[in-house]
Amino acid sequence: MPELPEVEVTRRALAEELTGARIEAVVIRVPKLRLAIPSELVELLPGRMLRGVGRRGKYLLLSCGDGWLVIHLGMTGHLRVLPAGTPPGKHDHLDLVFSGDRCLRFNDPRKFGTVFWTTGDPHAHPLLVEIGPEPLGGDFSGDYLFSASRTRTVAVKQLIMKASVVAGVGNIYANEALFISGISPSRPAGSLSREECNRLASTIRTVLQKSIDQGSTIMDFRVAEEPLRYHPLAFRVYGRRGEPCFGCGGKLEEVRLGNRSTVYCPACQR
DNA sequence: AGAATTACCTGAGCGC
DNA sequence: TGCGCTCAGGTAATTC
Repeated sequence: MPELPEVEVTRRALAEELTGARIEAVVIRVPKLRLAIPSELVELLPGRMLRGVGRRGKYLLLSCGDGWLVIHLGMTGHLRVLPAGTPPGKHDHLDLVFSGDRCLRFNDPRKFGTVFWTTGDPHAHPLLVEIGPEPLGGDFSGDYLFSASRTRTVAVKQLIMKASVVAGVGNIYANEALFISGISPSRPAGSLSREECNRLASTIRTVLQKSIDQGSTIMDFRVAEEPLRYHPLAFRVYGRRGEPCFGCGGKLEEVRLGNRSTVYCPACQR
């Protein structure tokens, strides 16, 4: 499942591979994602040059002439750059054919992804405008988290997964950051001390940054034919219910918060 | 306003 | 082998 680090690694690879290339054709095979792929892309995009690739949370922002193609990979979305003419497979919903006989192909089995076109400032688009600070940016800090959580009764894990509070923190990294911070995911957000908010914010930053750094070395999706899967041992708590805590050896437990699987160590996280 | 819930979708894993 | 079931989860929309 693409989390922020994969989206960032994808952004870098896309930028490196396709910046300056011209879109020659657009093929929409399956428009019916959760939000439909607009059919106008077929007329809108050809002839435009990809000027650069940005990111806001988990949204990829492809600067194309005077507008932006915005792509969200959802749960199972995946982008690959393939030689033009590569036969499409199952769930290959969208192709952007670029100059140099390259095809940017969007595949998404569960169709939770999103593709749309916007002109002007993409950050002002209704789907992006309410998003909170970037976790790796200067506006996200312990002080910010402290003030954003004061009146909140919801579990801290749900708070840090809320896009309007901080951008792009998904279930995996919420679990991991809370474990590393030693904070129980069920704690009411407003009960965290300033010191705990500092620790949590700082951990969110480092855990995401580390994953980006590692991903950058192994995720060469320009040649990869298959979506990269997480190594089962890559995480300290996520996916490890019932297994021993790496800190104390005790058994990791699972609760559901906001209908999301939450794994934690009852001894190490308070 | 904040919290809770639902909808969207298919592959994987399971019991039988 | 295959059927039916449950689970996984990001985000928008809806409801309370």
